Amino acid sequence: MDQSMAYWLFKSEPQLFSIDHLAASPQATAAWDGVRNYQARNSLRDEVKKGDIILFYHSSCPNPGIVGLAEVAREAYPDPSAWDPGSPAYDPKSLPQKPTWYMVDVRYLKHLPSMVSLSQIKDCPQLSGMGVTRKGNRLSIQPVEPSHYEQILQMAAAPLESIGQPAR
DNA sequence: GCCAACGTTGGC
DNA sequence: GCCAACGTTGGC
Repeated sequence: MDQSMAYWLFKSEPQLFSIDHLAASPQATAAWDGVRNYQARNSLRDEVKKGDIILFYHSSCPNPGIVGLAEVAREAYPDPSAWDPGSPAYDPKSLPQKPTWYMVDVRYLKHLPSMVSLSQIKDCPQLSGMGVTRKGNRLSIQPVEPSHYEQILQMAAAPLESIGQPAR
């Protein structure tokens, strides 16, 4: 495996753009536009690399949590929605000659066998360091430790609900 | 819909 | 540069 491979958690409101929307996109690939936070922008522009793995997180919904995996298909390039007056993410201070905001392309990989909910993440001691467990954290692009990534995958393969249930 | 936790803006 | 006001995020 590529030693430089990194893991990220990307938040999206499923009402606006769910993992199913991504899976249904042409080539299962879409631009991750609309990020308007400088810290998230810095990660997108400077650190998110092609081939990095993305944990797709559904936020602001009845059951928030990690629902699937995606990968970075294209590294940072200017986000044109910043200079589209019709876009909710329009930012008149960002000029095409000197873009303020960047986006990457992401490609759908798969749904997790079962989603790992925020409550499961909070209940898991090994995941106590994850940014998403911190109250008030609004960062929509977050780095994920490899050990946390592995833990998430384990939990997705063996959901809490199945523990203690007879095998079948 | 409520509200806590931020981040941004703008007056001074 | 300080800080109050305001806007946004996002869980509940």
